Amino acid sequence: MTDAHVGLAGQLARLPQRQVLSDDVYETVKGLIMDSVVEPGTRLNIDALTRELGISQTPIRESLARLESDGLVIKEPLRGYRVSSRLTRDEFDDLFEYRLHIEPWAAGRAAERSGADDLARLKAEMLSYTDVPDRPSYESYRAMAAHDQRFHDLVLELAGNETARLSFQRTHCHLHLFRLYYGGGIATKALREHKAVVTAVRKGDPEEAAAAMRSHIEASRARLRPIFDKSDPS
Amino acid sequence: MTDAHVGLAGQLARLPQRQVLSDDVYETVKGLIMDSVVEPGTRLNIDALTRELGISQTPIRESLARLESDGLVIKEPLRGYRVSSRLTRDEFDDLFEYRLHIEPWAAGRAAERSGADDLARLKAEMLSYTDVPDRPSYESYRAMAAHDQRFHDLVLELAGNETARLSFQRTHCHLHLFRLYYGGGIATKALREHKAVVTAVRKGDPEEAAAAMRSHIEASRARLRPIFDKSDPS
DNA sequence: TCCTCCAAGATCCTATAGGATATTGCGTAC
DNA sequence: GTACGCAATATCCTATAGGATCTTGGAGGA
Repeated sequence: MTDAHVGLAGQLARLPQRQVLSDDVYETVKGLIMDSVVEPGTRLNIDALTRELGISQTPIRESLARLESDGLVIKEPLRGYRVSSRLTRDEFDDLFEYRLHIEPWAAGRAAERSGADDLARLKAEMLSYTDVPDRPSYESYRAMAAHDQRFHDLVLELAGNETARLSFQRTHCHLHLFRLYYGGGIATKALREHKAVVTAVRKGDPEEAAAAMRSHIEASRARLRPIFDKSDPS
Repeated sequence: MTDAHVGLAGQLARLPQRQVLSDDVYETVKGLIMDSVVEPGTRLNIDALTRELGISQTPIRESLARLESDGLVIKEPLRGYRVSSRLTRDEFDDLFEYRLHIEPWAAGRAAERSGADDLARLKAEMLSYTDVPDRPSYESYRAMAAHDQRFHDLVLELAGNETARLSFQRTHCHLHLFRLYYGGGIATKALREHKAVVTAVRKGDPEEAAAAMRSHIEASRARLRPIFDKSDPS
């Protein structure tokens, strides 16, 4: 509401947005964790990071503080930071239970509220990732992961509740799930399920949208759950 | 699960917990914001904070980075930090819509899952704040606010879904609501509504628990909403 | 063989100084 | 009277150095 009057100056000033080292470091370390370059439990040495990145401690400390707030690293006072552990089976179940509670509801809200602009954005997002390569590669996996994250975030945004959206974003669910497993063959199915959600939203049918989203999340859970059954016997 | 085997040494080592300046600063600034000592929009000058608190910049910068991650302050690169604005009417509505979606569900889950230990904890929390003073004071308001926050957090914990609990905590809803309004006369009603939730949880009746929580949140919304109708004409 | 103690090393935490950037006020030109 | 440009100030951002703490390795004694 206040942003509605910023005008041209405000928009130009927003172009460079945030050109601070802290943010670059934040994204860099986040990428390292997401791509499993650093394994869970790895100690993140501040001095080592200053040498490797060629910058001072301050921006690194700020980044790590934010990453801790996100739950991606853990701070042990006077000992240092460690990369937080991967999802346990319990946490995995919790996460999907939470998603099954939030996302179908959000999809239903999106179906009720979406106007022409919103539908256009959905369509654009769907078109942004159409090419499913024959053989799975790391690059295509990352592209699919990014698209999946944007899609689910967009549904939350279209639901029109910023609190719910932020709350969902802060679970960093996609990041945690991507850390879990990196492999091909799931893109095609997920895309088809996404399309079912979009179709329902376009029709403006809340119940169908919610049902489609529920099916998608349950299918996603079923695809990922075997990871635990073969690795974590608890 | 891993913590189950730490033994005495681990527990003793945990006693001092976190004795770092950053955390003290974090709690201090958080308190300043919550108690409306610093108004929304106020610039938080790092240099000034170093002088007032008598410490160096580093812990302050870490605290502010975490507070920004929490959404309590806003960082404007090369300009400084500002205290984020109070809830708008739209954000207020979003927040309560979100709570109405999450908390009754959590109360129902708590009713299904709670064992004797859990019920004892609920009872203890209820007993921790029984005295409603005749005339509302700032102290009693703070006590009631803290109890209210603990109560709702406990319900989320008893629901047995850590993801949902963290996600809910990170809305900082109580903090934002307390910033909104400071006045007496709501404690008695809120306590009575809390008791209704507890009664249903003790009976192990999910639907009654969910209904009681829903009533409580709706009543809470009705108590707070007039603030907007008289101040914010949007 | 095991335990205790001590010292060296590494790491984090804090403090201070210098460079870069944005804001503010004033003077000048139109 | 208004608008533009420039300089001074304040603030943030970065870098480096010193103090405090924890961990690790080995030596001595029971």
